[in-house]
Amino acid sequence: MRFPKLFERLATLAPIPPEEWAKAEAVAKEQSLAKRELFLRPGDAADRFAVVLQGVFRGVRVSPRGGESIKAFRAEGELIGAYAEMLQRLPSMTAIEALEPSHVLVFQTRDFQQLEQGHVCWERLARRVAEQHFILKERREQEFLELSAEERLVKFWEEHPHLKGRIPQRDVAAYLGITEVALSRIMSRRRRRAE
Amino acid sequence: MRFPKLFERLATLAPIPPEEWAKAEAVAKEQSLAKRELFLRPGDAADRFAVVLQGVFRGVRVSPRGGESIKAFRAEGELIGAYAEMLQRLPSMTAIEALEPSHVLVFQTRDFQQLEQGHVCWERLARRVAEQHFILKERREQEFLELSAEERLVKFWEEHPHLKGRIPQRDVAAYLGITEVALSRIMSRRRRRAE
DNA sequence: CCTCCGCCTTAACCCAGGTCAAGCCCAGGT
DNA sequence: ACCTGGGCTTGACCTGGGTTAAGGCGGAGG
Repeated sequence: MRFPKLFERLATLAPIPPEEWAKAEAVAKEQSLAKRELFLRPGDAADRFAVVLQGVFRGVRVSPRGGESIKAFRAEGELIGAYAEMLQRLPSMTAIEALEPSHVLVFQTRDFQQLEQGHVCWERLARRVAEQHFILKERREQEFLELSAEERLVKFWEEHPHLKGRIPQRDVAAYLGITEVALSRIMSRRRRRAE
Repeated sequence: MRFPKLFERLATLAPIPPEEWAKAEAVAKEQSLAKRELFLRPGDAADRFAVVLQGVFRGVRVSPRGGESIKAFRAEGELIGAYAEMLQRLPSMTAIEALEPSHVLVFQTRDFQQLEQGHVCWERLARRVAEQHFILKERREQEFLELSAEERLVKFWEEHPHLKGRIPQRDVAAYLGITEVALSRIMSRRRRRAE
């Protein structure tokens, strides 16, 4: 077993027999990415996803009208991929970019579908993954509906302490739905209030 | 078969053998709700969900700090329930309220879990449902990140034309994340620009 | 018929955050 | 040591939307 920690983590979502896990490891390929390198670029077919073994990624949506907003950050143990587009069999509208030199374990969706045919555990896992993703997005919706930018910022750092120092401010701003400038102002306001 | 149209709709998400559908119909119970009646109130156990046969519902989140925001509207053929709380086995933080005299088909989550034990089609259906819900929430996230309130309004009516005339403005505002007053202003501005 | 109530609009004022434009600081490259 | 550029901050000014409060209006009940 090449990735025992990953296996353990997935097993908490759905029980996976070791022999099924062996099949998964057999089809997965490791990939290394340099800082700023893209795992997926907009327009690509959304036919692969990966688990982050090492590093941090940002999922960037480049809107038709130029601006870029950030859908999520993903670090060790988390999944990267254009999930919504994959489900809808659309080309990716998302860029997924390494913010550090990173290392991931890549699966082709075809291969994963093969696994699903072979054993129900994969169907169950896929369900859990969909449910967890849903919960995250709903939480975020909630935050946009009832919190100010400042409150969202505080919550962001509470929920992602492991990202501290690994992602540029401008990206945090783009994740919160505000500009770099507004974020800087909010931070200085808090600093002022703090002392 | 009591609900052939519903069966057909679900079958587009995942193939369901008719004998499994019969079991589902056997455990489901019909319920009627008056206008303003709650299908679920905050604090209730999230142990049931329903399909809307007739009517419209709003999912309201009452925040600790008093304000209420609207997570979704649901009309004929759609599911109502505190989905995220159900998945996390938390008490509901959401009120689900009929905006018209309505009629729904109720399932206990226990009963549904029974069905899952009996046949994989239900697991697959649950997965599809989770995925569809995810896609909706991600779309909404996108809208908060890159659209103004006015743009969100336009999109809302494009995507929910069947709700026209069935929901009060104030609820549309709460869904868009703005106040009744702001919504009114936006609408008059557009009217002015239009002529 | 009138009144009350729920729903919507309008107006006046305020504040958070956007935009544009300077600047600053620091790390890297020469 | 010098430039360069990327990332952050700051200031001046503008604007969308919040807040409060005052009507308008149509429908249900007296």
